[in-house]
Amino acid sequence: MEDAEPKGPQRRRTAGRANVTIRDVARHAGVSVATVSRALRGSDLVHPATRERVDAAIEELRFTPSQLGRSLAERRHAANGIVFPDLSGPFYAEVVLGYEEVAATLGRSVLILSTQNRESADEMVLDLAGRVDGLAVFGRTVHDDVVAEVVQRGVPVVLMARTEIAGADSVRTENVVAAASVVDHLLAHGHRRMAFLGDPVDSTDVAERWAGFRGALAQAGAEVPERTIPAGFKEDDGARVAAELTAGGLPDVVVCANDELALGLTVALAEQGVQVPGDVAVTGWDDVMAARYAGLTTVRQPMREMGARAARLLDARISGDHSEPRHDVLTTQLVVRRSCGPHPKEAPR
Amino acid sequence: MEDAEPKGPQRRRTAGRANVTIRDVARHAGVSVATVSRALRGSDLVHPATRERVDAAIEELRFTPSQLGRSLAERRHAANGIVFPDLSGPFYAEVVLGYEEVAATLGRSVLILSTQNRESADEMVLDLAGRVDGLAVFGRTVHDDVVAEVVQRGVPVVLMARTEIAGADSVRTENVVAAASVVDHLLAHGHRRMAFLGDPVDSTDVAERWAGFRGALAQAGAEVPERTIPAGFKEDDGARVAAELTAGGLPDVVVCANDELALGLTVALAEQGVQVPGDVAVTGWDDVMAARYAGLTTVRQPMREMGARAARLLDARISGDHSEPRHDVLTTQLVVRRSCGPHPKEAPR
DNA sequence: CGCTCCTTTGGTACCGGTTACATAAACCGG
DNA sequence: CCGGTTTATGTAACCGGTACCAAAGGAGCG
Repeated sequence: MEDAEPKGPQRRRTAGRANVTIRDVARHAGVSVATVSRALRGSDLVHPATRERVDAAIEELRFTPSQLGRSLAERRHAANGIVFPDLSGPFYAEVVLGYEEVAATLGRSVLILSTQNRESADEMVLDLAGRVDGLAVFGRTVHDDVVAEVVQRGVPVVLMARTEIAGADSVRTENVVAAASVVDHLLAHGHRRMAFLGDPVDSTDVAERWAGFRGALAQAGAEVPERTIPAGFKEDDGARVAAELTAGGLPDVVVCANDELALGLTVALAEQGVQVPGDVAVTGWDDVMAARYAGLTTVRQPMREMGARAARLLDARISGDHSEPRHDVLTTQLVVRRSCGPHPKEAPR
Repeated sequence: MEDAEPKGPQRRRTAGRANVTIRDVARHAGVSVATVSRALRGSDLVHPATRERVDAAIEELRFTPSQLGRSLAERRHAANGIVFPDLSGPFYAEVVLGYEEVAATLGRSVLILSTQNRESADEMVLDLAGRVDGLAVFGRTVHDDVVAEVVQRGVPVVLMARTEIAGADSVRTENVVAAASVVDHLLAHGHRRMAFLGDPVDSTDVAERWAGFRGALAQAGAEVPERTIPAGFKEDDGARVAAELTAGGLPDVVVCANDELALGLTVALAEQGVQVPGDVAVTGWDDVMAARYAGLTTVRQPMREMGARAARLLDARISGDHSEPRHDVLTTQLVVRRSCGPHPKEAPR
């Protein structure tokens, strides 16, 4: 009832349309803010008749509760973050999608951060960590100490495709066995001299693929290359090494760290008159959409599932699960297409 | 100084590690919260010596300001949202990336929401609107009245690839002229009987492409199909109509509403022994990565730029720009590859 | 030496919700 | 008709910052 002209300091501000708050609703409905709040949250401690009055007031004033006020009071953001290098490849998009899907189901919004080698990535991740209840971090985005700092602040973290860090869950896909199965398949084709394209230093995944690659070759008694052909993850990176490859004498196969590399390489080779798989076989990794159309032999990873798994792990932590960190490993699958050569059955060894 | 034991109700809460607040820092540094706040925000009204003490306290207590408290006081989220149907195609991923890139540069986080025909999409969008300072909404995600509601609440909205709504900016790509240029190119190939694959009801973009398609055919005096062959936007949708097409007598060309449709169709046709472009030509739209490897003639859209543009428009509105809504149209570009047949020069008309 | 003016700092009322605790009203068996 | 519950509501203290206003201390000046 009291319309006591508020006389405190700090009145207007954004001059814009006044926001209707829970107190306005309370006044309008002739009840206290506590009752409005209870009605809002569906507490059963509100008399039906009162609830009706409150609902009417809410309707009439077109009131929408402020997420900020609510979050501050509840001390939770109801939001998760995810950090990835970029979204230009199809790879991360799938992971993000799986993550978003599960997070949304659990009632959490998703904040994304693409680091795309911004120099300020570290600070941006720390900032993001302050806006969420949990954070998923992809490999090769930020330094370990940044992740450690986030963990230290008490924000649950799940790592994806990245070496483990104390106190954080992780989700990875299997690489060593998969790489070995690629090599075995290529050996069955009769291929012997194999090169590996990619930089193991850049990523845990690549390092493991490289290790599996070497291991399988060694086990088969085949020639094991000393080192990889260094390259990034983009089509351009693949194209760039084509000349070097042809000049240095072609191997039988080039096993690439991902599909984009493989595809870029294949096109660049073709421009130099080198045919795939005729003159050299090529394999990729990820099984992106373009790989299907380019007939690229590759390894399929359950990317969507990886994102979904990460979201669920985070949810558990946020909900108070204090058990030992989990480290999930998802299985991968060899996908044979024509880029590794005609099928052994059809071609004499 | 006064350590007055706080005796109010409501003490502990999440029992977890206590959060250090600005008041702790103030006490520790022997100054007031106002001074700490000023030091935090880099105000020049703080004596260097004082600032040093404050910084030391912050360091010592490992204090991190709460984004929530700050946002509530500043009445801004420092975050933008973006709503899209899904992220599985390469299309939206690019747009989101462009959006995120600009938003991050402007100091805003990005909240994503993928509606993927969830029945609760409307509420989710309204919820999202309460967590951001501005919202970008893609076509075919939520109903017009939901968007209107968001606008009405005072949250700036920019629409992407969607018909205009009062009070909201929009960014689209050019469709009519581009569709006409596709048709003209196909006519130059000697193709006459053309079909259009896609559902104009689903999307403004498709409707415009269909209109441009018909217009160009009519203008050339060629046969204008009565209706489109309805289809969604996925490879499956394209594959599904292959049988129907071959059964009904093949046209010279199938112009598809997007690349995924075109690619799915092409593969399904091949399985039925129908060759592209030998037996029928096919064109797509978007120029996704796979289109390059499949040799698909298509229309390239500046997807990244669309996202970036949307982020900038929003920033202007959030910063208080109250001018008339803007409606940007980005130009597109025909990309000719082999799926529309041998080049006219090489093939007699 | 007294008096402005300027630089720093402190006190405190917000931002918009939630909820512990107190209180009042309604219900109940004896 | 009364003490004891149970149910419904109000009061006010938080959540963790920001910024307005006032005031204290120093410098500069006549």
